[in-house]
Amino acid sequence: MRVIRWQMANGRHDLPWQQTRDAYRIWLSETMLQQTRVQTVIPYYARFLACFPTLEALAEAPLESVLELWSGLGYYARARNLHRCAKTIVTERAGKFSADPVETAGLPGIGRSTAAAISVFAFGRRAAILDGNVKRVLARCFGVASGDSPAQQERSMWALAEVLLPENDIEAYTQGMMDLGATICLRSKPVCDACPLQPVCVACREGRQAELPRPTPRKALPERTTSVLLLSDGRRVFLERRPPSGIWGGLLCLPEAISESATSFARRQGCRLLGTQALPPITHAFTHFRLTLQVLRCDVEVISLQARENGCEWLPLDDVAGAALPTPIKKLLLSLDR
DNA sequence: TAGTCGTGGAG
DNA sequence: TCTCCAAGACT
Repeated sequence: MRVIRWQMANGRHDLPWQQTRDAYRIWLSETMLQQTRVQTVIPYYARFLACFPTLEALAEAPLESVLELWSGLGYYARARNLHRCAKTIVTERAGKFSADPVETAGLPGIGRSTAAAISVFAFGRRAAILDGNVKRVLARCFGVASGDSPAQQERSMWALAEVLLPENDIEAYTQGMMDLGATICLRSKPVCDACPLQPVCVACREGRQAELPRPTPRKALPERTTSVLLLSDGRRVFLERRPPSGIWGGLLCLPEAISESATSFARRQGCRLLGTQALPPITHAFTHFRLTLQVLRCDVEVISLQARENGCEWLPLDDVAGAALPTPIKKLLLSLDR
């Protein structure tokens, strides 16, 4: 097969999660790589494995430690699901991943494609993945009807992915389809001259690379604004745990000041307010909205240190770098003038 | 079915 | 500076 030969000769072989059959490592890499670029994942993957080298180590860890290692990587539900999944496998499946993708899919954070990738790379099972790379390759190579609904296209491509599976060398084939999408069949300016599928590719033959796959129409990004308080005594900063679902779920964050005054809030936390200063607003772009954070810095004197209740804590400023904070908040706190 | 969920690199 | 979107899953 063209893809297999091409992968063996020209594909990627030295990514940190290759050259192993350890299902734990493969699962971790696949999870980190969801909607995330390889170059972004590499340092996170290394740090994570150094801290949690085995499934058991992950299952026994507090969620907080997992979120600390995930801080900055985004899509934090992945970290919560990863942790939940590790516990589930240890308690209900004797600490082992199944080789069968049907059994693996449905575990927290593991969908059809991720389950298939684990089965292929850890167990050599024949199973079809369908990630962004494979979708782009299939859409172009077979000219998947751009007139169909997105759901119909999805069904078509899953069917194609299943039918195309080779009898042998499933690992090289699967890796090859991803490598093609990542290095040859690029979204813009694909390198068709270097592609092993060029002789059979519909898009290349008809010059339709630019229209396949069809980009999904997007709406204008909504704007949101919120105000937060930065209480600090010069040594520590006051943080609140965000609810488990929703944006930045489970992370620590600056408390939102909805209607309460800074003076009142500070007093409720056992502080005396010494002075306030409005910091320059922070703008942060998410996939589906744009956020403006208005930060009111509050210099306080801590009168009585309240017991940690409902997820609140005073974080030493020296510990900011390793804390489970969203990126814009971490950057703000690291840049703070004490 | 259509939103929701992060971040940073590329163009 | 701005748009686009990447090794998807969940609700």
